[in-house]
Parts: sequence; C-alpha cells; structure tokens
Amino acid sequence: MAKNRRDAKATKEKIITNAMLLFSKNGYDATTIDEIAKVSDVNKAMIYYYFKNKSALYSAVMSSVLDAIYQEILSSDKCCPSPLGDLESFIKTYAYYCEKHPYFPALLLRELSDSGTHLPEEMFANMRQLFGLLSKILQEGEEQNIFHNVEPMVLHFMIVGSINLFITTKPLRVATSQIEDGLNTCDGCSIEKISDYIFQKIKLMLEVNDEQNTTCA
Amino acid sequence: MAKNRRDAKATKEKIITNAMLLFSKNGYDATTIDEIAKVSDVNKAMIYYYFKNKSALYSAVMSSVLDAIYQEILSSDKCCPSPLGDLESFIKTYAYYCEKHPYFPALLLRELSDSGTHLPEEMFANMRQLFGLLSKILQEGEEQNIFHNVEPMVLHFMIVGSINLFITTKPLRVATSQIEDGLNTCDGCSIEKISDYIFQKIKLMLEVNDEQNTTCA
Amino acid sequence: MAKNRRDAKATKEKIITNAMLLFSKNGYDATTIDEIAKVSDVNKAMIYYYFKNKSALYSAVMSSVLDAIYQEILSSDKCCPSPLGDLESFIKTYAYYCEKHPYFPALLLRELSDSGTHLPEEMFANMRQLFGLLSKILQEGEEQNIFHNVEPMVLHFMIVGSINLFITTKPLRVATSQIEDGLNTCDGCSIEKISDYIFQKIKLMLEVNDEQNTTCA
Amino acid sequence: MAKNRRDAKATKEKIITNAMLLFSKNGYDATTIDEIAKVSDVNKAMIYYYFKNKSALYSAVMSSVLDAIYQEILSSDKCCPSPLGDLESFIKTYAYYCEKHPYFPALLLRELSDSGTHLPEEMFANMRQLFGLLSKILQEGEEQNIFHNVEPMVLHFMIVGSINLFITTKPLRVATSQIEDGLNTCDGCSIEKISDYIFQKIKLMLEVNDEQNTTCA
DNA sequence: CATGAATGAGAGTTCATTCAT
DNA sequence: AATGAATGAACTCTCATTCAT
Repeated sequence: MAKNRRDAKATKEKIITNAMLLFSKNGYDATTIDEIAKVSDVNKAMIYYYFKNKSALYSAVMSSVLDAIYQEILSSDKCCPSPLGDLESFIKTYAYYCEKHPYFPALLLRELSDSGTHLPEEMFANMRQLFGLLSKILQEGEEQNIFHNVEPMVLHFMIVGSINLFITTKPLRVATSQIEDGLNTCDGCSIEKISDYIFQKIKLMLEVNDEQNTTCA
Repeated sequence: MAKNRRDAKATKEKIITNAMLLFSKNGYDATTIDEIAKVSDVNKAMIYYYFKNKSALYSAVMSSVLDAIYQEILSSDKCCPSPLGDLESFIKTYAYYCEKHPYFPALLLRELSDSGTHLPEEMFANMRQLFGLLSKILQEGEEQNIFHNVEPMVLHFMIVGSINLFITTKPLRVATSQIEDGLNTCDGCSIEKISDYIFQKIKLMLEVNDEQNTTCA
Repeated sequence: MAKNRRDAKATKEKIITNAMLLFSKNGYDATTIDEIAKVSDVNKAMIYYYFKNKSALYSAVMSSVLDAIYQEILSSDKCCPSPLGDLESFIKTYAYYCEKHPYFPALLLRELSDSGTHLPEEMFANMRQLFGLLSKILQEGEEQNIFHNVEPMVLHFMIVGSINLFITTKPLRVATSQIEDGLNTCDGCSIEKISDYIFQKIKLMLEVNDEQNTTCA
Repeated sequence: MAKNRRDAKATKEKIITNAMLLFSKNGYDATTIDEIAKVSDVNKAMIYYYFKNKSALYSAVMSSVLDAIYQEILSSDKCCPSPLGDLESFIKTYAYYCEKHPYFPALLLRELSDSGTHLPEEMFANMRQLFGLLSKILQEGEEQNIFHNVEPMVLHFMIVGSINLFITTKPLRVATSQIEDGLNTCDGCSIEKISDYIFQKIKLMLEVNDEQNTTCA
C-alpha cells in the first residue's frame, strides 16, 4: 500500500545516493542542494527535513561510503588466511570497489587533501577503521617474520594513493595518451592488472629483508 | 627603497603567492577573490586587472607552482648520475619541496581528484612534464637492466600519492595518535625518514627481477 | 483577505509592473534588479526565482506591455466598421493607451532604436502583430479604393513615431516653451487633439489619389 | 613634424568619432570608456584629460552630431527657394544624412525617449535649432497660404520619427521579411524612395485645405 | 511528510574615475 | 601630453536555509 512517497527510509537513501554521486563528481562546494533535490526528485525542503544541513548530508554520505568499503573488504573471501593473502585481498578488494564506485576515490582524495575541513568525527572514525585493517595485516606479517621493515602509514598511502589516483585520473591519462608524446599513462590498463601489479610490488618490497639501507650520499 | 606601491610585478606576485596559499588551504570554490584581495592588501579590482578571472588566476597559480617544483627537481644535485641516483633525487627533492611548500600537495591532489575540472591546457602540460621526468628515469633503469617490470604511471602515483598524502594528512595523523587506539600514524616522522623509506622500498621493488608472479588464487 | 504574501501570481505581477515602470523611466542598463526588488518590496532573489535573469524579466515586461496594447486596440469599439473607421480607431486607441501608460512609448522607442539588442523572439512576434494590424487596415482600404499609394511600413512609423515622440518628449517640450524663443512645441496640446490631428492628416494623405509625383528637381 | 601624437585636436576628434560610433551602436550605458579608449588607440586616462567625464564626452558627441546635420541641411542646395522646396530639401537632406550616418538616428531616438536624462543644455539647444528650421519653413508656407492647418511639432515628429525608425529598424525589417508572414516591411526600399514618399505624402496633407474635420464619432 | 514561496548573505565581475610618474 | 596602476562603488546572479501551508 506504500505510495513510494511517505517512505522515509527510501527517500533518505535516495538522497544519500544522489548526493554521493554529485559530491564526488563536482566536489562539496560545487554541489548544490537544489541539484541534489532535483536529481532525487524530492522537494528541496525535504533534504532539510532529513538532514540538519549540507554539511551533515555530506557527512552522512561519506560515512555510508566508507562503511560500505570497510564491509566489502571485511567480507571478502580470503583464499589463504595469511598476512600475504590478507594483503592481497585488501588491495584487490579495495581496487575493485573503487573501480565499481568511481565516485569514491574522488571523495576520499578530496577529503584527505582538505585534511578534514568538512570532515566530522564520525567520518574520521571510519577512516581510521580502514587504516586499522591494513595496519593489523602488516603487523601480523611482521610478527610472523614474513614482512620486514614495515611502516604501515606509508604503505597505506602507497596503496590507497596509487589506486585512487589511478581511478580519478582516468580522463587525464586518456587525454595524455592522445597527445602522443611518448608517455605511457597506462590508459588502457585494467583494474585487475593494476591491482595485481601493486600487490606484487608491495609484496616484493615487504618480503626482502633490507637491513642495511644504502643511500648514495 | 621603492614604495612597493605601483610596482606591477611585485603586486602580481603578491597576488599569486597569496592566492596559492588560500587555494591550497581552502580549495578553489571556497577561496574568494575578496579574501585574496584582502590578504594581499590590494583592491579587489586589481586582481581582475592582472588576471582575466578567478579561473585564470588559479591557472597562473598552478603553473607557477608546478613549474617551480619541476625546476627544483631538474636542478637538484645528483651524487651519482645513474637511474638509481636520479630516482633517489626525484623522490627526495619532491618530498623536501612538498615539506617546504605544504600548500602544493593539497593543490595537486585536489586537481588530480577533480580530474581536470579547473585544469587548463597550460597546467596539464606542466603535469605531464613532471611525470615525463620520472618516466625517463625508470625507462633508462630498465634499459640498463637495473629496474625490472616497470610500470611508470603506477609508480608515479605510488611515489607522489604517498608523499602528498603524508603531507596533507599531517593534522589528521596527529589527531589520530592522540586518540590512543594503538594505531601508528607515523605522526612524528620526519620527511627525511619518510622519503628515504619510500626510496628504499621503491628501489627494492624495482631491483628484484620478478618473472613469475604468484597469486594465491 | 489573503495576506498578499506567499501569493505567487500577485508577486510575479508586482515585479513585472514595477520593472515596467523602471525600465521605461531609466532604460534597460540603468535599471537595476536591486531597485526593482526594493520598489516591489520583495527580496532580490525572488526576482530570480520567477525570472531566469534580467533579460528574461525585460522580455516578460515587454511582452506583457505589447500584448496589452494589442488587445486594447483589438477590443476598441469601432463606430463604423470600415478601413477609415479602423484607422481612426487604431490611431486613437494607440494614442490614448500611450497617454495612459507613458512608460510604453519610451520602452518601444528604445527597443526600436536598439534594433533588437535585448529583443527576444517572443517580443519580436508581438511587435509584428501590432504592425500586422495596421497593415491589414491599410490594405483593405486600398482594395476598396479608399486609400491610395499605401506604404504600410512608412505609415506605421509615421503614426507610431509621432505619437511616441509626442509622449516621451513632453518634459522637453515644456522646457522649450519656457525658453520663449518663439517655438511652438504644442506643449499644452491634449492627446485627443493630437491624435485627431494625426488621424485627419493621415486620412488626407491617403485619400488623395496622387498619380503624378512632382519633385522640384 | 607633428608626431601625430601630441596633436591635441586630432586626438580629441578621434575620441569623439569613435565614441559616437560606440554610443550609437550600444547606447550610453553599454558603452565603456575602456572600449572607446582601445578603439581610439589612446590611453584611457587621456579621455579624462580631454573630457570631464563620460557624460561630458557623450554631450560633446551629441553636439557634434547635431551640429553636423544642422549644417548639412542649411547648406543643402535648394532648387527652388520656396516653402515646398525647403520642405523637400529638409526631408531629403535629413534622410540622406541618416542613411550615411546610421549611428545618428539611434542616438537621437534614444535621447528623445530618455527625454533628456543624459541631455545637457548644449545639446538641448542643438535640438531646438533643428526643429526651429522646420518650424520656420512650415510657418512660411502657411503665411503664403500654401500649407494649411500646420502643427509644426507633430509634423516634425512625423518626419523625423518615420525616417529615424526606418533606419534603425533595418535589421528588424529584414528579419521580419524572412519570416514570410505576408508582411511588407519595405526591407528592400532605398532611402531615396522612402524620403520621396514621405515628402509627397506630407506635401499632400499640407496642401489640402481641411476646414471641416470629420470624425466618425 | 511534503511543498512552493521567501530571504540574507555573499561571490564574481565590471566600470567610471583618479593617482603617480 | 601621456600612461599604467589603483580604487570604490555597483551590479548580476547564486545558494544555503527557513517559513507558511
């Protein structure tokens, strides 16, 4: 009997979904409430009925998104329950998720480069959660003497940074390759290839035991 | 002892400098011309006297900044003129520059995550230039059989991504470490340590000849 | 006893009316949205709520005005349904309307002297409509052999030009007559007298059959 | 030896000429000092050196233009020095001048529809002068019993109004004729034909002695 | 729940005008 | 006589947010 209207939950989610798309496409400032309302086919005032203000809506969007990826990684099947398997799972699940939800990398990068201008407590927690996951994997690998000289934060940024940039720069990379200046921007590379490459390289760098760091200086 | 007034060059540069700071701190949209004018101690109309519009000012800022880092890397002394030395030089010079000009990583990340919304031709060229530099280093290393299985774009993103995120997330990482949840965010790490770590790890992953990629699946 | 607030139609019309007065008094450029808003006692943003932009508002104003005069002429009682009666009706109704709505001649003259800078399609159609009316009257007169040697466009401009200028120059004419330089600017003439004079003269020039045009040259 | 620069008079006239073109094409408000300066190839500040402000420049332009047409009419050869010949001369010289200087009708109409917003004393005098000319011709004709029932102001507006509108509406008339709705806008008519038509018709209406005005009412 | 009407506070941009050289 | 630099005041238009129904 539900009229599709008056279904609070559905309406709210519709708003979040559309807001997510617009925020990721245009950024926080360039996305207007009017636009979100129109795309979501709801009255503008309804958005204020469900969310305190624009910032709160943004926060809800980010939480929803961060939580989704966290759950995805948690629930991914690991073939071999080992630090290496977990690492592979982390990288590839993350990469596939980003590929499927290309708004996500844009949102995340923007948020990280803003260093939390729009970022409220809730979201902040979500981000730590994700990092915590990788942190634990790496730590276990180190304890089992499989990984060496681990610096979780830097590795996290390497993985997340490269995957995110890979997704968001897609149009730029395609444009560059058309310029034909000899630059190989990997514009035709599949996410499978890229995520596997990243995994293999990270694996290499972690498995080698580099006691003595040699610098040329 | 010129009065610093009626000095076109000085005025223009003052505007660019201040615009750079504000754009990096607040992003393109959230930075207002009024603000830039006030901070620069010039009349708002002066900005339009020197720059066609906000977008052109932004473009001038980005070009100036990208060119600066490119020159910095080009002119950095390389102890040993080899692909490895060049790589070390690239990574460390880039990192030091980012540390000294912390507005830069934010600007770059934002631009890359926007994938060129505000990005005009000139800036785009500047960005390709930087990537071209690393590209050549890696290629030479591969030709000399020092580096193996090189994918320049991904490696570029790994390096640039990790360094940039490291700089921009500073406040976030400090905040996290205060929460005391066992996460190590490397919040006290110096840029020297980080850039060396990145260099060493990248070196490892490039030097090992990984013919057979083994995936658990 | 509606509060007159939150009444869309009333608000919109209030805006059009006031815009009409201001546009005719000061011209397009010299009329500001702020001014229209203040006089209309509405928030400036409301104007943009109802009209896309200044130009669209102007267009709405002109359409409204041109349509009004067209309807007025159409519905004017014609004592004797003949080309001559229709012509008299056209001239006098037009003149009375201009007298009652003195903003109209200014608007029209300005638009015609701009030759359509601000003039959008809709308005253009309205203007053709008015001319079409006179055109048909004159044509019928010619077919009935009452009028001779008819050039509708020129006659239209004679009628409309003289009436419009008569209205818009009122202050100028009054000022001139005070200078006492022997010039008779008809500054005290009533619109009845003027419109009748114009009708009589136009009638004369149309009724005489002037086969042979004699020029002194 | 004159450098073409430092020739005050030439510079001043260049400014007036270009200002005239721009004012007539775009109107007072839409014409900027910057534009005039650029087209005239002089520094913007020079305009303020020669003219008190924009309004004074406009005034100088109008005076120059009104004076030019007045002189043109005064000096036109009259084949037969009679009121009728003078009238023909007035109408045709005016029309030819407008055709050759199409900026003039636009300027004049705009000024008349503004009823003197920008119109200063000097210009006002110039306009009276022109009207005075026609006034005298008509008066003489009446005294010689050639013209009857003369109302100089209205006749002036008929002549000036129709000719001016004819010139300014050229583009509009051409556009209308392309719409093919049966309206004859005389879009191909030459100024010779038009000015002769107007003269012939005005002649007719003045020569007939219309004692008894008959209105249908 | 839902909506159209209304608002205030700005943002980008333009321009006539003046100053210093 | 001539110019580039500088300014203040407006102006158009946008948008997050709220009110009344």
